[in-house]
Amino acid sequence: MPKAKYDHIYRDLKEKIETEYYAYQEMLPSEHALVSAYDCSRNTVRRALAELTSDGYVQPMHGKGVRNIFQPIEQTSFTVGGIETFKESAERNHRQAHTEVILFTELTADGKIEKKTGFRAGSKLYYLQRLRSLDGRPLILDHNYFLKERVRGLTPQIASQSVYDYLEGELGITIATSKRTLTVERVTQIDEKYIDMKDYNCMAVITSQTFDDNGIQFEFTQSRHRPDYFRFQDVATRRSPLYP
Amino acid sequence: MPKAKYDHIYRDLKEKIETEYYAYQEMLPSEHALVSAYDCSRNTVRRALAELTSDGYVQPMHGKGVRNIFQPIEQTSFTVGGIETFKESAERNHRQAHTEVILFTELTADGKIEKKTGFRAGSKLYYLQRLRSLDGRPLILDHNYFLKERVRGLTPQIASQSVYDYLEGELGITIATSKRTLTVERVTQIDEKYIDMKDYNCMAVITSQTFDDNGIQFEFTQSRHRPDYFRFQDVATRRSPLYP
DNA sequence: GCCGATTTGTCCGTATGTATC
DNA sequence: CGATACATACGGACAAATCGG
Repeated sequence: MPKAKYDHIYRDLKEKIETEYYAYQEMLPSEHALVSAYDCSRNTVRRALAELTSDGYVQPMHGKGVRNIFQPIEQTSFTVGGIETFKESAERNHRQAHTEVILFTELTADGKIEKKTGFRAGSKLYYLQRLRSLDGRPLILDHNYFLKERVRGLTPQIASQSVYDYLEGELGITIATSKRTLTVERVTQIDEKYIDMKDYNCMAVITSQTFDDNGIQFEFTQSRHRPDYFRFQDVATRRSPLYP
Repeated sequence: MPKAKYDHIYRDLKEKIETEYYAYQEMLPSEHALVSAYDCSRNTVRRALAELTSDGYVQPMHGKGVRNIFQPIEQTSFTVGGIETFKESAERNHRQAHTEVILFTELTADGKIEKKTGFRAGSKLYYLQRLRSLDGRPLILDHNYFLKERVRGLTPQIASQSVYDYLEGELGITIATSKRTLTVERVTQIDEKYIDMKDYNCMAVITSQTFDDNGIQFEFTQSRHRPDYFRFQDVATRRSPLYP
């Protein structure tokens, strides 16, 4: 994990905000004060503040100061947001996670798949369908495409645990960027076969392309969630002023 | 508009990427080369690259270079993403926008509203319902709450045009941060009354709290979209290394 | 309204560390 | 091994916005 100085300051301030050491709407200490407190340069303080800003934790105001605008939100359903694995999300939401691999096969991308997934036609891919359960209830159906040349040696066994642990642990891949699109689609027969849809006729669908730190796309995933257990969070900023 | 040096570099590189002056997966010039090209400091180049990274346009690789990972996406449905108004979104998606105000009233926040919207109990609010049409088809139903003390003089007339033009133009409010949550909810009677839902029984719902540059929340909005015209885009980064 | 102090915003130059080739 | 490229950090300068006297 990063042991950079700005990261230490970032985490420290973040915790002070989350624990309401700084109250909602309160001003944080000035940059100058933080420089003294953390014994570092102004740039370093500002780097930490920039991260907090893009997290939606604080808001810098020209000539005035930096205001805490963090409000804890209640967690009823299954919240996704940053880059994290199903297991991590489940833990953060205090739920028991289980994964069942219902299809594990290989295929070669054609033009249609290229258009859909972003993998070049001719690429050899693993194609998986996985059913994800929370607290014993099947709620999410994943369709995963992995670039075989980059994700060698994937097995159904691994896929039923955490693919990402395998990628990051065994293969040394570091995931860097994920482009996601969120839509709402009609339920399919496959959805209904595995998930109790109650009277819903739609699914919340996250499709994502994931890139490693070499800029290589190694994954395309369509993750289909039952609506009542789905929540996606996001903070948008109008071109943040902070940093450098 | 910002006339900062880093912003100029940011826009210039962004355009070169979008127009494929740099090809997908190609390396950008090194930071050193960009410093020469733009006659500025390395910090400033890195600031521009940091913005492009968080836009999902490029990916910096330690010791190697910065790679272009931008792929244009096809626009079939109505795409939302950054902070923009309904009108702006409509234009970007090449659609005719129309807004009808179906309710315009005032109310005072109680405990229930505080929990839902984030406005303190006792706050005086405008409450609006607005029906949004694209190319003549009603597709989006907005429930807006505005803080009266901050958004003085709002009228149904203004609300049927662009509230944001009024806020930014007349009142001089600059919108800074927007916290959004995306869920999928069952259709309501109000939805069905105004929108032809076909056979869908769900809506894509974006709820957002918006803050001005003083860190004051002046808006809470629930925006309900018919599923087939809804698309939300996002780029997630695993703690970007860039900047400063 | 003016002036000076404070605070954030932009930009620069430099030094050092670390990963890649 | 050295050269290149990105990552972190420092210190300083000046601009722009805000606030108090």
